[in-house]
Amino acid sequence: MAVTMKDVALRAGVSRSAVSRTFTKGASVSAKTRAKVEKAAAELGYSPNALASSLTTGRTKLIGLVSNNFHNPLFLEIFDLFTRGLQDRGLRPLLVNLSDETDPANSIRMLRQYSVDGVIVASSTLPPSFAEAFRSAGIPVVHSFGRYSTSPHVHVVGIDNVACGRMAAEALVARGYHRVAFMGGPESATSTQDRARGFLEAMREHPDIDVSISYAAAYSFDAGRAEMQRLLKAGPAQGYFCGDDVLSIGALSAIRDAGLNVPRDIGIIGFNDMEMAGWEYINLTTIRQPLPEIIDASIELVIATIEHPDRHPETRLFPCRVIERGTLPPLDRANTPRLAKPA
Amino acid sequence: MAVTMKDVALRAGVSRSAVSRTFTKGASVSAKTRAKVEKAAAELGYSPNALASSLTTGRTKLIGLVSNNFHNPLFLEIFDLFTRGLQDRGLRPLLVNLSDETDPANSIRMLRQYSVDGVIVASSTLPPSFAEAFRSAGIPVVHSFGRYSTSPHVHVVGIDNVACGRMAAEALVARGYHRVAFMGGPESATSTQDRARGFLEAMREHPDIDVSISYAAAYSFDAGRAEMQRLLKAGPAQGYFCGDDVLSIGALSAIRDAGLNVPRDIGIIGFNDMEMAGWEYINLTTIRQPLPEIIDASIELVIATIEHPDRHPETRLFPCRVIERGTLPPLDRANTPRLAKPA
DNA sequence: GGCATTTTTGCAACCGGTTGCAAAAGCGTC
DNA sequence: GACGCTTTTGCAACCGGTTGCAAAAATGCC
Repeated sequence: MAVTMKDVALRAGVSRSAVSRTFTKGASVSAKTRAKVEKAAAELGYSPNALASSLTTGRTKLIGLVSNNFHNPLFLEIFDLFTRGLQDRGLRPLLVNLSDETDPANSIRMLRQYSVDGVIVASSTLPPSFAEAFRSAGIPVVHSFGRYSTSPHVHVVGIDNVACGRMAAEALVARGYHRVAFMGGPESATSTQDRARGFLEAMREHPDIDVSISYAAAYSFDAGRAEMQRLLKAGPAQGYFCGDDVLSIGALSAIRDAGLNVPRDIGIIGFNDMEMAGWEYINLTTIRQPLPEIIDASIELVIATIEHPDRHPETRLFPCRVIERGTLPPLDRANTPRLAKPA
Repeated sequence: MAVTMKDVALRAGVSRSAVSRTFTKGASVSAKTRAKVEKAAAELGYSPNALASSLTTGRTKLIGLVSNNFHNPLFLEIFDLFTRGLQDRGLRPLLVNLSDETDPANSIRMLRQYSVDGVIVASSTLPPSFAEAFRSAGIPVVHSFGRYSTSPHVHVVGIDNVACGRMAAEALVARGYHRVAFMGGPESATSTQDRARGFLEAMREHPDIDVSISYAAAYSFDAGRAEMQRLLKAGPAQGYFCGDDVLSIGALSAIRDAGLNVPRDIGIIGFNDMEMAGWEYINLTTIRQPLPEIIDASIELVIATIEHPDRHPETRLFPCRVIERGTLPPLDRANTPRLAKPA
């Protein structure tokens, strides 16, 4: 069915090696034979079989892209950037959806069977051990959006969640609130743990401010809404740091339903700055992760590791920044107001 | 580096064929040798190279998943369903992002080089010719969310957009509006054309109702918002059918910014019922496409075509239905109210 | 033109599997 | 134990490429 090297060689009147060489850049072919081969190839509509060549070269140009986040709209942006970035570098993403409870070992075996050159694990909720399993299997891997570790066993690219927690705390402090809170995602997510830690750390410098923490059941709208409804009943804080934009939007929904105004009655700062956060309709003050940089670095790092497999595990963290929008009161720099403590 | 069949054969004291056979179901191996091989394989951590075997079997179990919609949150749900559905059937999605203006011919060549068993084109905006190019290249293909055609050259799975346009029209008529409009996505998208057609067709039966049509520049929040702002200035209709949920949310944002109330002043019915549409915060009345069914059918169809390449091109359309929420006035079935015409 | 040197070319072996075929082994029966 | 039949096994060729090596062709120089 498909046209192979042999057909082209026959038609061009050269050996199969010659055909192989005209399609391998840097190989030694005379201009004359190259022309003959290219003509024959064009006439037959030949294009080399990447899989067959991978057998001898040991490279498939396949990159496993593993994620368990198929419900957070941010990940559509992430997939967009990853697929484009990989394509631009001549690599092909083999997508693995870990969202149902498929055995992780399964996907590792699968990706090995397909001889992927490397793997990118894109998730802030998977444990470090998951990415490490690839490394033990001898597959170059980088964990994007993973947790920073001082003795990493695996490349990590992402952000400093502790610093972000601090940053959020400071944004709330700057509003003069005397009662603030962190509303995290599931407590088991490392990203949530770190943000909580940074938040508390920063608040320790403001002992006069009341701090509390609670966790939503998932990084989802419903979970955020439910958790905020619970908080509203219990008596809410003045300013919330929500561990994710979707969570924030859920919280906003609960707050408005309760007849309260954001940011007048309650202020919210979210996390991620997904596209939707910028919609005028939502207009969420939030903390932006520099996705393009993180993803570019992830790809570069996995490529570098493919080339030098013994490269030391490395952590690359990118700075985040607050995006001021409408869910926190405007910041008057000349005069950071301090709300009066209640009587 | 990697452990191959030969290593296992050596260790188990059998031939390479024996190893191959124990990993090929339905092959003839005695229980005794199978046990020996499995033991050796386990000890060495062997798993067969899928790519090498594809050379002789002609099957890679790779499915090209091609899309150009990496900005509409609906597609995250779609990718989730596709990847899970493919994985469940032992197939692997090779993701292709067509969103930048990469030459389509390029991705066809690429997918051929990787010998994908089949291709699924998931897009409502790509022209039919794109999917057809795969078919001419001899690659089984189905176009999901594609346009229905009476003489299809390619399998299409999706919805009847004309019928949906009609359905939306009827939903607006039922509210007793005397001035309605369709606000589509880009006029070049076949889905928009069809929805517009169905909408107009249905409205032809209500000559007393004013109908107008306009198009947003893209299927995006900003485009929907901008277009609605324009309409508001020009004097808006009472009820709008927006060709997509994201567009609808953009429109909602413009309407609220103008100080108007939905659904009291203006009613909106969207399209797609993406997850977000159900958020209380948004609460969009919309038309739901049965995504799981469409995606299941797409996968089944591509598998069937791989098995019988000469299968006739087929169209499978699934019924949509209106999801009543808060952006159209409630429907009082006993007494469909008819607003008084203006003086 | 002759010679040494460089470039190009084809042969053949290999990558990691599968599979048709014939020989070998196993089995049941007399 | 011999016989016929079925099952299991290994050999060898093949899938579609790549690549080291030595022979062949081209090139440069005198």
